[in-house]
Amino acid sequence: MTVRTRFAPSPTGYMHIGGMRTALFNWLWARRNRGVFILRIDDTDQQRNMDEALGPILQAFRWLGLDWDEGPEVGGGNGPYFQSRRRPLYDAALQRLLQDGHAYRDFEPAQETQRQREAAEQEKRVYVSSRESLLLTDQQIAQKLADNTPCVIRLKVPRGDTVVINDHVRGTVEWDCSLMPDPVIARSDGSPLYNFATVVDDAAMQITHVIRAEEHLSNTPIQVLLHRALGNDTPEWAHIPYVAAPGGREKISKRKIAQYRKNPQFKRLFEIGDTILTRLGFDASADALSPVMVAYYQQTGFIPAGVLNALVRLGWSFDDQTEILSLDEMQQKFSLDRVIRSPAGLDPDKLLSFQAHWMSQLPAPEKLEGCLAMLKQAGWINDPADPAVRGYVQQVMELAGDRLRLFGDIFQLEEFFIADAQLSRDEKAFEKRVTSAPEICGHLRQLRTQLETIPQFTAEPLHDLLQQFATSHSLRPGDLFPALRLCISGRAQGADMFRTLELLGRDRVLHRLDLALAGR
RNA sequence: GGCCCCAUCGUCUAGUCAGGUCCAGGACAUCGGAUUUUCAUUCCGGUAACAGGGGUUCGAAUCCCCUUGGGGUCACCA
Repeated sequence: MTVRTRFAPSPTGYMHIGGMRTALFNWLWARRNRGVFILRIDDTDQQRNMDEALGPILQAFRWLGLDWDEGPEVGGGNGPYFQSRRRPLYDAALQRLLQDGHAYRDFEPAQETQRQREAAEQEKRVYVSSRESLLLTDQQIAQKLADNTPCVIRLKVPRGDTVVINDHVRGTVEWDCSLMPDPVIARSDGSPLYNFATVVDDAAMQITHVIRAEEHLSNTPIQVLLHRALGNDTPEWAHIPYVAAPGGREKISKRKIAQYRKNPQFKRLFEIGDTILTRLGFDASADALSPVMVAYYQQTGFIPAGVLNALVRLGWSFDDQTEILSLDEMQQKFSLDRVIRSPAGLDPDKLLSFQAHWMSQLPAPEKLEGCLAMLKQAGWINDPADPAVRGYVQQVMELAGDRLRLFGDIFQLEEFFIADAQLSRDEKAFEKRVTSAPEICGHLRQLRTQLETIPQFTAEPLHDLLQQFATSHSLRPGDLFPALRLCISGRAQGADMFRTLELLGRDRVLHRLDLALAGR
């Protein structure tokens, strides 16, 4: 039997990192089994602008390279793939349930139900539905319907039963039906509720494996009951642990972003976002661009392989050694029975380390395009197609080497892109090594005249010149070099200084030296 | 509170189903050292965990029970 999995987001306008991990596991399981992966949009509650709400979700999938076999834009034989357009299917299923006596119209006012629920809670007794509407005769029901008395439709839970599932990750889990209230499956306006629509769709789309986060575990007995009532085969279940916030066990949530900013482990990502996103002209404080959302990683210049690698290792491992996995390797190695049961905190440090690894594996041309796009967006370059610009950026990139973990890291090399006078400066270090070191300043002035006349302004001769200069003036390189670097780049350390000088070129170097020695 | 789930280094995890080869392995982070004018990289090395208590057993991280702790969920949301 063909494996068919689905990911069913509700279109909220952003793609949650935890949801992405769930989607990845679904995708992986389908691919691993040469099955089908379906994207279905769970928009049973009323919709606003669908393009705006769905766009970021599809974009996240595309960015990470996860395709879908059926769903929005690609269609498929089990459409439509928007629940808002599947109403006739739900209506029909509802009629069957009503006719078979598996569901009933509940005319009890919501306040009354609420009252009973609270009363039960106060008396510390299990609340189950009163089912008073079940006592109504057909004639009374007809009358109420004719009077337009509002009613919801509830599933009639078989109270003597037990629901047992064999979950791929949790093993056997069971629930006693006598403890369950009858769940509402359709609102008083006739529209279906999540639990119901999901079951109808999962059956219609022949989903074989429902892989979702653990928070849905408590929905499972209702869905199993619904499948039974509808006469469906129940799919197999795999409730994977949810993704927790760094260092904790709490489900990562967009509502807690303010608190995450203070989280010592999470802070790093926020700081990266603050500098890079601001440079790009985004509002770095926007929820949609926080590290809780996939868009953050795309916009700051993470590469898909790094993010994917970090996500797949959250709650899953192949063995006791394998850490680095390409999407291709994941496809071959993923299995549900190696998914762990306890929640896994997103680990920013490890994510960054995966990121660094995959960046180092990225072919130079792709790396260049990534940096070019960043620089263009920030307005640091004008024409990314200009061969001279490309050549220059290429050299800066090579000089940066593995300091470049994200494309956004290119902004740390601002000395190559920012006008001399606008360069920011590490004032503390500058003060210590230049301003309050008059003899070094004197040396730098002498050095300046030599730099002015050196025939070839390239790394090799510059290296020789500087070494010689240091020796002949009995200066320690450790005193001279950082001072020089501070003058030309604003910082005391960085990539190879001689190459930096060469790339900057004589004019800029001299000009910056002048500015620095003049006190600004 | 009811129901359900979970519990190994700071973090992500291997080992748990089929008890011994585990005085617990790997990775990230961290600390030391080597290389590097600096920073980064790379390479070596170190610190660091079975929540607690009872059983069962010749033997328990692994099986059972209890306690504690953490979490999820309890809508005419998804």
